[in-house]
Amino acid sequence: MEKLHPTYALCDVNSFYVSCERMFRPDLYGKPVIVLSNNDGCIIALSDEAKALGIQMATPYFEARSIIQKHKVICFSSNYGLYGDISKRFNWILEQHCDQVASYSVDESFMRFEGFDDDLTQRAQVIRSELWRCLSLPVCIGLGPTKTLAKVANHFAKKHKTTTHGVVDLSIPKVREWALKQIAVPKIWGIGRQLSKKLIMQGIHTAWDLHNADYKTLQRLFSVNMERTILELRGQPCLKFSELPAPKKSILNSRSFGKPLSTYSDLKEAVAHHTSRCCEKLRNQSSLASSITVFLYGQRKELVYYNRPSVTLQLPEPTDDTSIFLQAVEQGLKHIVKPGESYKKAGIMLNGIVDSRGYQPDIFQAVPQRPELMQSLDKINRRYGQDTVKFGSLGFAKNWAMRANSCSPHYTSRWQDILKVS
DNA sequence: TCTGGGGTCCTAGGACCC
DNA sequence: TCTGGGGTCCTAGGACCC
Repeated sequence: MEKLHPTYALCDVNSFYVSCERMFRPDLYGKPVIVLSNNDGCIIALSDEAKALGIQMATPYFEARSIIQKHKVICFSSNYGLYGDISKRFNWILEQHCDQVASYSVDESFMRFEGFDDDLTQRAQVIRSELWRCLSLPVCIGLGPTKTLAKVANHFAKKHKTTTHGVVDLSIPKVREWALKQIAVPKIWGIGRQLSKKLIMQGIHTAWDLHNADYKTLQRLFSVNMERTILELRGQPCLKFSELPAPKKSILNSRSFGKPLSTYSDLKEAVAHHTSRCCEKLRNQSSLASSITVFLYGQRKELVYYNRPSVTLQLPEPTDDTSIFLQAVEQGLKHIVKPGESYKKAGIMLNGIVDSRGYQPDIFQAVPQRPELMQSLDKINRRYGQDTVKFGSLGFAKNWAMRANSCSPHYTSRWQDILKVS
């Protein structure tokens, strides 16, 4: 195997949500801390101390409650506003150290080093210490000639944090072979549980086996994605690196309710809220949508079965006007709500998304659009906070609001929550 | 009793067209 | 009785990611 240039890096924040909470609460270092999902349902982030107690990722809160209480584990409801804000700052720092950054998720970003001839392992160490110094974020960095190999490298950097000092480079052939032999197929990026089962039936157990497999055969047996993964493991880049996030092709907003709901007015208020959020996202990316889906989740029956009614409404023309969608949603909801049924979750999805710039409306079908009104609405709400001005149908009862019993202050986005030093 | 939310891409199959 | 071949578009569903 030849030595390849480590063009890509994956930088991932350890226990991101917990690290964000600790940033403003240094007293939490060394203590077990967890962060819960929306509605305080599942555990979605754990500090090392919490992991050491045997608590596992994605466990429902109630299942871990006794161990949490026994060991005085500190719990937070999720504060996505805060995490999103820290995520931006994280990317700003990365941008200072490479030629391109592509944010992959809130807590991890790919970097590209085109034409960097210096020792990238050393550079990665500089990035780590700077993130710690400026944002007190602990990170691990994986380097490799492809994104998939950078992902594998990151996995090792995290697993052997102390011996690797949080940085692993898989462009070195011997290290690559050693690492790929230890990675079981389900751990490879893009290979989940279902595909793993089938690969194992083919006698492919490790990333090294997959690396050596015949990619044409596996392309036929699986899909082009499998072929790409194999080539990426061999050091041949097949995945795009894009700095600018592409506009979304579908926009979704949904929430479980804090308690089951059965009245039409409560459900209407909830879906109106989701509609409003979806339309904001739509206008934010300068798009129009031509169809909207309303869906509900009923109560679970007979352990597994969910009643999941939904309805999709086509508009005569794409729009980004919240009021047009609100009217459609109200019509649609009437068709799917059954009297006497109770529901635990509702959501809205927008589809048929097109770019609003350069869109030619149909002069015969024209839907009345009010771009100035929408622009003013967004401007006011961006400046003074979400829903400062809103449509009446969003209501005020908020019976659908989710549980969030232990949310931390909005340190970075609300004046009254700014940290005070006394 | 209590189990999140928001996306992407790919494929298969049906409808339809010439 | 005999019944082509190729293409496009749309949708549903599956698998994956964090």
